[in-house]
Amino acid sequence: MTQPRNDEAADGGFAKTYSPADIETRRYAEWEKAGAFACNPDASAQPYTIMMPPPNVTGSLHMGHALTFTVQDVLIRHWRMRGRDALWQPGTDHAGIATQMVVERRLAEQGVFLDRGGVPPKNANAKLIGRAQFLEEAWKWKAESGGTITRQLRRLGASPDWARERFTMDEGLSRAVRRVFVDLFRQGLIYRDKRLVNWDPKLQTAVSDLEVEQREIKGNLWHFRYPIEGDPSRFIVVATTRPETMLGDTAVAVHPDDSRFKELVGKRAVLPLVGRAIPIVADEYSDPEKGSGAVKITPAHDFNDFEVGRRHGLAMINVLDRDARIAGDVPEKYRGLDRHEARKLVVADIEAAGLLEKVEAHTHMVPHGDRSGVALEPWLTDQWFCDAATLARPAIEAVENGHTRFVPKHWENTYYEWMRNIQPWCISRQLWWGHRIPAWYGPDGEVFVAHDVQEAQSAARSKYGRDVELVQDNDVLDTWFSSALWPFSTLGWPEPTPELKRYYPGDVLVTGFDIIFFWVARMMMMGIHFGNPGKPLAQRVPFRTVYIHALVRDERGQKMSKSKGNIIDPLDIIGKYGTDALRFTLCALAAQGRDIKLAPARVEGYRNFITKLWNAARYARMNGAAPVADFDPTKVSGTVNKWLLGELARAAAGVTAAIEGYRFNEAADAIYRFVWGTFCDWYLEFTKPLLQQGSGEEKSEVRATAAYTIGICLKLLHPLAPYVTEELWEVLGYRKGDLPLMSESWPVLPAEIGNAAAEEEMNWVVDVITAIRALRAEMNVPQSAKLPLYRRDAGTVAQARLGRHEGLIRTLARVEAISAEPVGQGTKGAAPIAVADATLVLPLAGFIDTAAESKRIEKEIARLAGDAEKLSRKLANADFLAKADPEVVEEQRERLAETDAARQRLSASLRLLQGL
RNA sequence: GGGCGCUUAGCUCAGCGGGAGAGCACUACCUUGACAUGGUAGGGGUCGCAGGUUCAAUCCCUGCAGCGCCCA
Repeated sequence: MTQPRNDEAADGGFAKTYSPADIETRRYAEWEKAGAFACNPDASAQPYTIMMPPPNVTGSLHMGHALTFTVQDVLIRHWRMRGRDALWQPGTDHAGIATQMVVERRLAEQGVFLDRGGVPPKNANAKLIGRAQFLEEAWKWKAESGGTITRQLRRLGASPDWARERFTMDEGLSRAVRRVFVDLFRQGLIYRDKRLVNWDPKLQTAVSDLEVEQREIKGNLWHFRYPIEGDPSRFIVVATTRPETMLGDTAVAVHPDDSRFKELVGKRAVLPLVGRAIPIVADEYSDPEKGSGAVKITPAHDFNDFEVGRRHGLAMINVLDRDARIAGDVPEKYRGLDRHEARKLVVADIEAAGLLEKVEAHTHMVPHGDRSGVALEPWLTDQWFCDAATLARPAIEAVENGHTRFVPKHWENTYYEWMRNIQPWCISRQLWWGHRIPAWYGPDGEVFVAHDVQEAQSAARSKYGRDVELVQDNDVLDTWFSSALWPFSTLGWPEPTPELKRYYPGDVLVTGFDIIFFWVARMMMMGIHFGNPGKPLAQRVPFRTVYIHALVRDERGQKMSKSKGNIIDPLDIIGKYGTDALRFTLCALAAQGRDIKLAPARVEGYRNFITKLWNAARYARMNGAAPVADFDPTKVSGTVNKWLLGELARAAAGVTAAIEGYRFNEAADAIYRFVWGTFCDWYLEFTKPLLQQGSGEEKSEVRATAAYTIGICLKLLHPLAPYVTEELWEVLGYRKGDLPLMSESWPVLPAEIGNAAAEEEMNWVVDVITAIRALRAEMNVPQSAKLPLYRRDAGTVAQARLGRHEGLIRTLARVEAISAEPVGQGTKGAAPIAVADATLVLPLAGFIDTAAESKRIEKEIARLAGDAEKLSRKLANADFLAKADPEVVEEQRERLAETDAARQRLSASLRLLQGL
């Protein structure tokens, strides 16, 4: 299996730095070829399921994807290693609007346009095509370009079960869509209705409330005088931001308590330019503080006005067509003008008629289509609606009862808020790309909803008593309608497949808070209704946990966007620093409840960590560390080894608990600290003297311990940084047969590992070395100068420790020998260091500046005195002694004793130094 | 206007009822046989403000201020 690589013997077959580019493609291909990502429906293991929220088929990988898929991959790799039968279900959704836009644009470049009614193309040579031909083009595009995002997911190292990849318009998933539509229709939960919808005049379709973006627009507030019927000398002044819609006004509303208009209520106004008499009604919707206090009511073109119209039984006059041009029952001169031209003309005509009271500059929110970017029109059309409120009820209950829980928990509020105020869901779209609505109309307009045309025809036959020609509804369903079925449609529903039985409900859904409404809410509704009929609610929910992660922003906290030009492309980052560095960075920054501010410098920092690991492994191998098959970490005898293994066990437990709790930053932090801060900074340094001068047994125990530790670290780090760990796993000889690291089991360390005494001892050694180094640095002792180290009034514990670790203290602190302080000499120019149970003395005559050194010691004494005072005060407090935990009291006592002892030793040393 | 969150070192952020932490940046020294994508040491914080609870508050509670996001 091992392939020849750079074989400079001096560095053990390792390059000095890890080169991700060389390794990632090869490793990924190996995994995929080995079938390592596949779930195993026949296994006896407990399943672990993540339904990948399918990315948009037109999409390409952005930083948000990188985060969400990294998190999912960390979870799936972790639980796979924990022995669960892991299914990460991948796929893409057909993205109705986005795909239609992409394909339309491509066709338009060749002068081809869709024949969908509306404004004909200006280009005289334009070729018009119909639905069938368009769909052919769209599928062609999908075949060519629809795989971009899944290819990019592979670069990210994602390990979903690719063999089970699905697309929302696959035959099976389409069958599920038709089945759900028919069932809900028959249950009365889907119906056809004429209501106001958000109409996108550019895309020529209705869009959902969630696809509406409110943008602040600088406009005007026009004040128009509407004459009072029968008294042309009197006017009521209305203020509007949308003059052109006045052609469809059917009332003027004033607030019922507004005394200015009291006696006008019940009278009628004459609509200028049109001549229609419209009632003046009292309605609390009108805000006396805003504009003129009177507001024109256009029920067919405004959501609020629609409600007012409903309350007062007003007519709804539609004055716009599908292109947002003026149409219908309006004066001839305005007909056919687009809404912007119409606005200018209406204002001009009102002014000419002397009815323009005033114009004020006014900034307000205008709804725009998030895809098309144009202002949307509330427009009255026939659409299909889903009774979301009914479906939401059990979905709310499922979260209230804890069958599905949110992490972090506070997102439940957002979910409730949305679900409890949910509006009828407009599910029809006036597009060609998508699931065509399975409804057929008879000659009299009677609708037959059926799984297919044959079924519709047979229903029609029983109604009409003969065969009639049926016409299928032209609309398609909202993409989210099919995405909502993803947790079960991908498993073969409505067939009772073994997969459905085994993998539904899923364990966790991972997504960003911005799509709680899109994904979570809709999957919950549909999952509960269809996913596991007849079972208790706890088994009908599509997933048991919803993990909501942060948004990735730029380093200044701005949302990344093309227009701001602040996009950090994950593929660029991967190219520069490697996939592992990017993944590790995203995990390290993924603290719950906070957005991620990403800067390339952060990635660079964590790339350095990957390099550090690489070099530690390289060094270990150069020193003969190799995995020992029967190594028992509870049986080591060396104190350093005991200490290291104890720290390792702690790190392993930390990483495990962090991933279980979705605290990915803590997992990253725990492994980072251990590898760099403990293993590299201390253990590898501690053991250098042992490897050079130790006994054969000492050497082999160090080698075995190091190899064992690296092996555990590779496993712990694998979910976060899969490539470098997989590479090292094989190169260092951990691999058994053909089994890749990703298929290995998660490390569980024996409870007896490590040792409190070893820990205390090594921490003491660390203190000694650090103190000597600090003193040397402060006194500007050259690196090359080797000094003796004397012990003064050392207790037996300290003496024993110094004896055991003399070699490594000498190496790491650069001292040449450790001995008792010679009597009667060296007091002058000798710098004392207080550690537990001893004063150590560094003879710095020649380097030392007595005044400076006195100052240093005095400063240290003062610091200790401050600490001691605080502790004494606390311990003198009767309430503290009576009420605090006895362990806490004891701990404070010990600290005070240590502090006092150190202070006394330093004071004594200071007197010696000053020759007192 | 309603809701949620945030405010800790120059920056980005952990932490959390009992000794203020990390990474980056900064300063000084160091190419010592793993690693300069490195090592060693160092400077730097009234933990937003004001009250309260408590033996003890950066941490819990209340109010205020500022910032951000979502919804209207």
